[in-house]
Amino acid sequence: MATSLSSVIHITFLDTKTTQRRFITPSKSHRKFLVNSSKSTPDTPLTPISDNKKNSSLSDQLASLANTTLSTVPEDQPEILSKPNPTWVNPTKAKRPMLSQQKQKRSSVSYNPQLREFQQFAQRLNNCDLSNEEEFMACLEEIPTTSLSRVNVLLVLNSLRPWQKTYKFLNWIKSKDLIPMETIFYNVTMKSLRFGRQFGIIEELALQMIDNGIEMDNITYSTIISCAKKCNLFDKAVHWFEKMYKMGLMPDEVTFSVILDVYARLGKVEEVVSLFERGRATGWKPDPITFSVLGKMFGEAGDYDGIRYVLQEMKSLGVQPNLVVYNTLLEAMGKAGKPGFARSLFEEMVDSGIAPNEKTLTAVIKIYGKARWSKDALELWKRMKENGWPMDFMLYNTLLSMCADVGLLEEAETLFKDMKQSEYCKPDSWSYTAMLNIYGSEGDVVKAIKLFEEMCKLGIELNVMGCTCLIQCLGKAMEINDLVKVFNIYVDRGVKPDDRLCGCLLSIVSLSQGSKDQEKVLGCLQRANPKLVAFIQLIADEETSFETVKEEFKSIMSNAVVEVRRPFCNCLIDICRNKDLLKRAHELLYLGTLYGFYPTLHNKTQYEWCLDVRTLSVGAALTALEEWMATLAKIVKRDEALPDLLLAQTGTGAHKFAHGLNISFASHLRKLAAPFRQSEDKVGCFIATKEDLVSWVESNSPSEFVAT
DNA sequence: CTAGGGTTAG
Repeated sequence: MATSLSSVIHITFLDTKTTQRRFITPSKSHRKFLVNSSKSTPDTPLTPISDNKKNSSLSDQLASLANTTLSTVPEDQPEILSKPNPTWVNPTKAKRPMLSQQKQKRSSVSYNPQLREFQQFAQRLNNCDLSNEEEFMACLEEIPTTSLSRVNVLLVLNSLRPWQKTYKFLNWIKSKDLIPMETIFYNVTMKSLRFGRQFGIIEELALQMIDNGIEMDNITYSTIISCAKKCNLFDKAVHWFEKMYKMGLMPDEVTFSVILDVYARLGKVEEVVSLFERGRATGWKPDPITFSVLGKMFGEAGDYDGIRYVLQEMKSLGVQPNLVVYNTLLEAMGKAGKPGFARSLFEEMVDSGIAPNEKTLTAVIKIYGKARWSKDALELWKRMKENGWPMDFMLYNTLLSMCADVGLLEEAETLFKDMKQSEYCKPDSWSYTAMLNIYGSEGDVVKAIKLFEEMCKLGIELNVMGCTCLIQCLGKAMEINDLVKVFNIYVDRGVKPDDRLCGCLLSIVSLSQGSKDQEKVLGCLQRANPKLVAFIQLIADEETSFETVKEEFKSIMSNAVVEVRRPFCNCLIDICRNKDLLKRAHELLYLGTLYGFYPTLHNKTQYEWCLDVRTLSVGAALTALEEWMATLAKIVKRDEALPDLLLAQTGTGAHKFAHGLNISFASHLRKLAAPFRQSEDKVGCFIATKEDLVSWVESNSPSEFVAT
């Protein structure tokens, strides 16, 4: 009797509710995924923090599962669902298997030397011009029909490419009716079609098989499903998986891992884990490929607990990770932001005797670069050279990007020179972008411009990130005429400015306050994001009401990607302060806080309140300080509770944007005559006691700087 | 690509 997928999934969820799960359950990671899965995009609606709801609840996720897989309860309902109370499942009862323990065996096809005749025939067909239909058909008629057998047909089907030829040959065999059609003929043809991403034709063939009573086996289904996946037709993939159960066929481990990957790519972590655990509960021992699928999924979700779950499961089942599994898990560790665990996993891999390949090293170098671990990155680089570990183009570029991330100027220049001299790893737009990034952050205008000219001369593709690096470099050096020139070349060449580039221009607008240059930069910004320029004009007009500002602010920020929202807000505050529009600056800080751009600005414990301005621009930090002092003054005056210690943190200025923040902050503290003093053992930390604060309030009239 | 599944860049 057929087991439907619907019932299988249903049972799985009942299991999780009614029985102890016997196998390690990453329920924590589920929850974490639900939080992480609400990745913000430019489309993310902007909601004030107070009524910020969870983007995706568990029931929402389960609802989608119900809609996709529970909707089709078949006529032959398994007994468990026909019982009056189907919500109870006896945990000790043997579980209904949901996948076959045995991988489908292939029929052995022996390729004998007597097949030379057909090899030559296939060769001739392959030499035919694809666009010349008649030539191909004429060639087909020359087939040596006397010795036509299934083995010969298979040989030809396997040798033909591209897919059009395989497909034509299958149809021809079928139409000639010389030999009974077999499953394997379809399977081989489908594989060829999958290379050409021809899902439509594959589906047509599948329906044909059903019509003609040709058995579809696990190889057929896994090919269909993986083709749908390759074509991003995930609904089709799920459809054929369900169909398989309905047809009474149990998936084997290959088909099962394919469908797990389908759900994983849809971000349906719950479903993947449920299917996986259900399979595990019926005695299935997953292989490394399945673990690789799970590892990638948890990496995409940034779910460290999930990755650890994969490692634990492998260990407890005695499955030794292979090279691909390690590569996937290392990549996943990077995405989950765990450089330390990535490092130990990498060492574990090398210790276990598996030699890293290009992908391994690319993943690890990238992680070290992003974590700014220059020591580890350099050490690994040295080991790569000593051990003669393989290098490829992507690894070269990743090393360059790493140099940009950790600030290794000379190493990058050597590497770049090596690439230019190499035969197969010539620098491309990625390599040039990395170099622009380095010169940009070094502030080396001359070298950056020289590189840009070289790119133009060599016809290297220009991209928006390179543009941003150049603009940042020229902006910091206040080379505004060159900046405008470079910007226009990029845009004229079809590069579309993105939010980061706009943020970069916006910060230069704030830096060029009061000079003629500001108009020039605004001109660039006008071309990139006219709404942003209109907003600057709006807030600069003192007549504009707060309500109008709020509305436009919301619209601007909703249209911007999440990563730039705080920088945008910082720059806008700076612009206002430069124009002496203090009230507006406070309004913008208020709005930024309201929409959650400054979640860590205030940290309170019973003993200590801390104002952390480390991610704020100078203007925003000063505005936040004023706001805080006014609030504290109010609290003192109202005689409300205060902690013993008050802290303000600006950081050390090690971050490239935070230069001078602590100096400006200290000077503003003096201007306000605020009672904070620089901490002796912590740079960038300002301290005041409750007593300091109270006596300061009593001897001052702080209302004079309270802007709102 | 010798009938099916997994891994590399802001």
